[in-house]
Amino acid sequence: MSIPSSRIAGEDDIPRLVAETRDSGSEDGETLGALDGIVGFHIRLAHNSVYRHFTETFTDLNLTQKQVSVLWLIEDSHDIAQADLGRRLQIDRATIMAIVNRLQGRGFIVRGKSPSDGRRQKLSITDQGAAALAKARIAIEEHEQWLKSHFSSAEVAQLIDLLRRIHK
Amino acid sequence: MSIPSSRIAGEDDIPRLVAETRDSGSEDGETLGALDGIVGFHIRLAHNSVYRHFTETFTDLNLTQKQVSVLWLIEDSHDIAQADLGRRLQIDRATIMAIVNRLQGRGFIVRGKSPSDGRRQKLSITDQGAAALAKARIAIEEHEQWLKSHFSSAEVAQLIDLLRRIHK
DNA sequence: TATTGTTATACTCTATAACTATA
DNA sequence: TATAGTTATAGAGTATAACAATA
Repeated sequence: MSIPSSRIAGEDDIPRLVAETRDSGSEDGETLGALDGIVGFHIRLAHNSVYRHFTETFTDLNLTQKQVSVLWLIEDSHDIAQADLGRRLQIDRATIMAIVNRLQGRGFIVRGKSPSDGRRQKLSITDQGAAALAKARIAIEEHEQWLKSHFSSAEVAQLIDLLRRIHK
Repeated sequence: MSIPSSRIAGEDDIPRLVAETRDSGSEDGETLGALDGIVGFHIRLAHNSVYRHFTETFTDLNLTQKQVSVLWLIEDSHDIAQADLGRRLQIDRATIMAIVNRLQGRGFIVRGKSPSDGRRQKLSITDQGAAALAKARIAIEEHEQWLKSHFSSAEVAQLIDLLRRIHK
């Protein structure tokens, strides 16, 4: 049920991919051609890099980006319902269900009936979940530091502004 | 083996998610709190929006982002090997294998032995694959149009520049 | 009728590990 | 030793469809 830590982020894999793109003397000219002008392509590559670095950073904690986001939001706004999580994080109901199930299975959150609306369930974080989130926030800080190291603070602000226009 | 078109991109799902974030009168304040300041969070959300729009646009073609990228690169540089694809697109060897298998299974590409290096395989696109790619390019154009509609042309250039720094 | 949670199902992507063949 | 391709395995995310309970 939990994520085996041995399967995540082999340290030799990512460096290898990057290094060989640079200095391997093979017949690979590393050209991307017209693909290089596609915005969506760069978003996908950037997301992929961030995903990999995140996974490396979170090897010990065994938490994914989504799981941390969900945990984070549940702590921030107690008794939030699954449907609310889905809307804020733009995740499908069934997907949220799977994520919440995993977090509940690890004892990080608990479900409870909402007294006012029988359909809804109030989600709340456990002590164990809060402890995991506290560690996660530290790891996120480190991860963000790496991410922001590519930019000036003005550029960080602008990048967020540009990205927000896409998903807002 | 092929992708059932009925399972991709229900037209009512994405609009619902977006619409309800805006005007639903529920107790959901749609606040993201401190999460809103995390760069990685915005990259994930933006990527997700792009992914969904791409999937909608490509419902009929039944091609994913990765599959189009691979097809594109194979046509651009004939006889490219799987390992080269992986390096340029920053995709794991095993993952490339799966993608190439799917494309081959649909008759879009063929594998051939490299005469100079017995380990490598030269991948080439078939007529059927070229036809699919031609349609895909048109769909990509439409998709990019949507994506770029959020920005001025100067902003598009800057966004690409910023993203490239992350994945380069 | 609409919303919420739920389960079943299925597919893509990602990655690890181990193997074979070739260089 | 290193690289390329391959297979097996496994888990996360994504989404559709259908259902029950509630509003």
